[in-house]
Amino acid sequence: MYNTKEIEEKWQKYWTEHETFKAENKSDKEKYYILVEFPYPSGHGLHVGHVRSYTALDAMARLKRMEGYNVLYPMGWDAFGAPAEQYAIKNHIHPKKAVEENIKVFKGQLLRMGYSFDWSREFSTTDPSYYKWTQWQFLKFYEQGMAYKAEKEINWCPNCKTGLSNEDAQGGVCERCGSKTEKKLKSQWLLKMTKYADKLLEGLKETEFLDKIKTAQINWIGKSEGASVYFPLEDLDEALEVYTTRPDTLFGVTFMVMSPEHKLIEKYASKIKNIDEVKKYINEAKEKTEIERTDATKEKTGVKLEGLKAINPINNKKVEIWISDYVLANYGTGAIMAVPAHDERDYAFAKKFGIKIIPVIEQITGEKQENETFKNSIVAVVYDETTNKYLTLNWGDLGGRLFIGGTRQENETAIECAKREIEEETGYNNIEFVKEILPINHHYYAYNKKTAYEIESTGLLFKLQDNNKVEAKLDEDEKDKFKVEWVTKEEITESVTDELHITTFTNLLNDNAYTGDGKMINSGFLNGITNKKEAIDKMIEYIEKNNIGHRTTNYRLQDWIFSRQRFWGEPIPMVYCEKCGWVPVPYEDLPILLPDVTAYEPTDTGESPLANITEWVNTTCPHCGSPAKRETDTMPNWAGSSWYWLRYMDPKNDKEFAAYDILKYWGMVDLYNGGMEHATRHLLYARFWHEFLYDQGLVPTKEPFKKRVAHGMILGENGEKMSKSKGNVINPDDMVKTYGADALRVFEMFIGDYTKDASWSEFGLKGCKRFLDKIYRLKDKVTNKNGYSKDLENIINKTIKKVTEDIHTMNFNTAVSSLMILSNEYDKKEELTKDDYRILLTLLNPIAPHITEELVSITGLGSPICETKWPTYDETKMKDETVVIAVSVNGKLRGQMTVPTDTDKEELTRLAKSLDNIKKHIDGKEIIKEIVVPNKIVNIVVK
RNA sequence: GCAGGCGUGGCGAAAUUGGCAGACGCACUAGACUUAGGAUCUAGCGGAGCAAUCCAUGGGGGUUCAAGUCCCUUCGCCUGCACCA
Repeated sequence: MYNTKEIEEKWQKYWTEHETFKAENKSDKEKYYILVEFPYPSGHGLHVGHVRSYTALDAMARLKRMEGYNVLYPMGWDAFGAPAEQYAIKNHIHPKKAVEENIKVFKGQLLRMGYSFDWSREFSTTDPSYYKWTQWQFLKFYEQGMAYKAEKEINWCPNCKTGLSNEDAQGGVCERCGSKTEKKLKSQWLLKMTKYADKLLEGLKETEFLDKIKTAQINWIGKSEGASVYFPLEDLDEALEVYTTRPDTLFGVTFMVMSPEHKLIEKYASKIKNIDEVKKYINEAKEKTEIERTDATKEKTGVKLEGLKAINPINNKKVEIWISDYVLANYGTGAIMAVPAHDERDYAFAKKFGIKIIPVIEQITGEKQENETFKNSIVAVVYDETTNKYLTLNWGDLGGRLFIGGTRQENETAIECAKREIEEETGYNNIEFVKEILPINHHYYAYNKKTAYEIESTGLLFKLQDNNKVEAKLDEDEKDKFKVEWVTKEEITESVTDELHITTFTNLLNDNAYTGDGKMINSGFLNGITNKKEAIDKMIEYIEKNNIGHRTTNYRLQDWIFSRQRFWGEPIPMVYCEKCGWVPVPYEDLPILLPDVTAYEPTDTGESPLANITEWVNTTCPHCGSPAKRETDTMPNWAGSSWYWLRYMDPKNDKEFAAYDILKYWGMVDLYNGGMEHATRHLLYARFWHEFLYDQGLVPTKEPFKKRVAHGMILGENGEKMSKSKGNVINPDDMVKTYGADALRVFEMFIGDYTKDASWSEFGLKGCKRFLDKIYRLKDKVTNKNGYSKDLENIINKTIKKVTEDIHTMNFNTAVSSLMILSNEYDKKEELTKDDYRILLTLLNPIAPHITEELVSITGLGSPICETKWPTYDETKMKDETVVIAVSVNGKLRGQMTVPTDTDKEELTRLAKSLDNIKKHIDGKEIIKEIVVPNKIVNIVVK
């Protein structure tokens, strides 16, 4: 019928020759900057996933241009990184060559898809004219003290033989190769990203990122507010500093834990009596991989430091010190105060090693009342192993099912009290104590005694030994009031309603630390406070006044480890001189080019391959002129992508990375699309980089991106991620060959919700090709007439509205579907006007640009769509003359009627009641209510 | 464990935001045209029933004249973070 290849090539040539998509740096038009993450030009070529996001934003770009915006939709290459390096090593060529080849392939594929990129702005991060400015910006960081070299425990990938940032080693796994990472002490360049933690949080407010992206960033930054507290070491002129978010629990500290890497261990090794045991533990911890160490489900391990004690500055009590790998060296101070009663991890640790647990917060049940009388009491749960049941008292109307409760008498322990009460009320006397849980603060009103009580209730669990019983000793007022019943756990959950009793039961079964709010006890001046924030503030005030600590904020975010021990990256422009130390390369000497060699291998010493290239390494000190050595580490992959959107604005500038007035014209990226996998890495780095440049007055906006959206993945036909090994990879080139670029574009837009994953389906693609064929055939129905066909006016206007809105909101699937509906309408007709046809082609043009232009051209419908305006719709033409009203009785659909639009309520009711099927359902019944929603529904409620 | 999301035919999905569930497409079935069909056209297509009707948006409960949509609860799946003190 038609040759897609010919048509596509024809129009691609047309666009290139006419510079249709060239963005102007000066324009009267309003600007709109659309950015899609630039690809890493791998040897595998374009992925159908690329096609999805590029097509989506291409549709947006084309629409915006037709709406009269000066649209910047650029494309380039993020080409530094390991794969090119590996490939080059294997084939003994320079990675530059490999990159050039791959870019050629990639670009060819993109061109064949007909994307409206402004190719005049293309660049690669590996171009010296680009990375010159990446290096330049690094020097700015250095100048401001934002880049520093430090000996640091870093994530080391033994396979890639390079250090990694925390973001690249999430979960203790190397992002690139999947190997488990190790910790290695190495001297590294770092960027002080922590200094921007608050700005990165604050800046989010100025953006319109998807909520899940914002949340991911917020979590990654991990801001927490709390206090630093100093615990003096006994008999030493030293204090152990800890960070806590719960200074309100300071009175509940029963031990301290240091991470195995803590410096004080080494320092006071001579004081530690069991230092051999301690060292053994430290070595074991070191041996473990990051994954093993941070597995939250594993059992706690640790060693007590004998001979070293800390003093709780709040009450001067001596506290034992342990080391354990559940405390992380790189968060807070690498040491914690442990409050087992109110922290899950400390609780587990204390339980395992038999450390004392002091409760300082009581869970509160019941409502506080006026004039309460205080008493101590117990709730005792007795468990019978043989029947798997629990002992309860069924009080019937007097309080329902309860466990055994009672008031503690003077000089009576909780256990004694419980045993006494159990025997008195049920007669069982051979029971074994199992455990006691943290006390609960309970409030209730006793109607029989007309008294309000506040009680401190201790929950206890006992095990029934045998069924021996003595006679119960009941008070007069208790006789015949309750029945003793053994019931299952399920019955308890259903029938015990008393808040204290059911809470006690749950807590006994769960056996957890209590981390919630409650009433402060055992806490000196904090006693009685029931508000957590108040308790925290009061404690911080106290410790600050007494110089034992201060308010602090902590972040999970760490400084950005910026060194990579690799060849194929931007050289870090620093020189080391024996006399002057680290000296920055002067700006005028940039770029520091990578040497033109083809032989380099990662070294086993952990040094960059560049270290072996002596003629490159040896240089002179820019400061004193003595012999000096270049930094051989290179920048991470993320460096080049941390400012590329700025370069697109002014890509040929050789005086500065981009002229300020041009940056000002383009401003923020209006719409930025990329994968969800970059929500915490690239996006964080890029924002950090940009915010830094803003603070240096080098860019005009605080935040780089206004709106960030994320596309879903295209999965294989089997629903799994496409991969070579699974054999489910779809090559876009093959699809373009068989079905044409337009069909592929339409299908990827139609496949489903743009933000969600979708499985590939070649059948689906065929369907879209059929849709385009149908549109092609429609050309034979076009007459010489102008204007819309009268009977199509309504649907045409509706479709214009729908498609316009759907593309703007990125609901491409429904945009395509509404165009299918429109073309189905056209198909029913014998003839179409020129305008009927042209509007369909125009609306489809952003998604299928080639065939629509071709049809406009061969049907003689005027100038190319890309040179015309986006259509508007006429609301008044969209009104239907008649509307179908659903009629239901008691909410069940019983009939339909077609009435003139905006028929009033009375008329609708009257008409509804006259329908045969409605009569049938309402006759002889009382009408209770008539609900009428004009143009929608009539519902008659009868009895 | 915490946070977020999702759950609708055989499949991909729609549903004007509380108002006729399943638009549109795929697959499938029957038929027409055809030398042929991976082309095109016509009809059908959630389940049960001859039908009237009934049942159906993971399960259970609730609010409402009316629930895929709101609330509670439960199960399942996915994603992110995960011993962050």
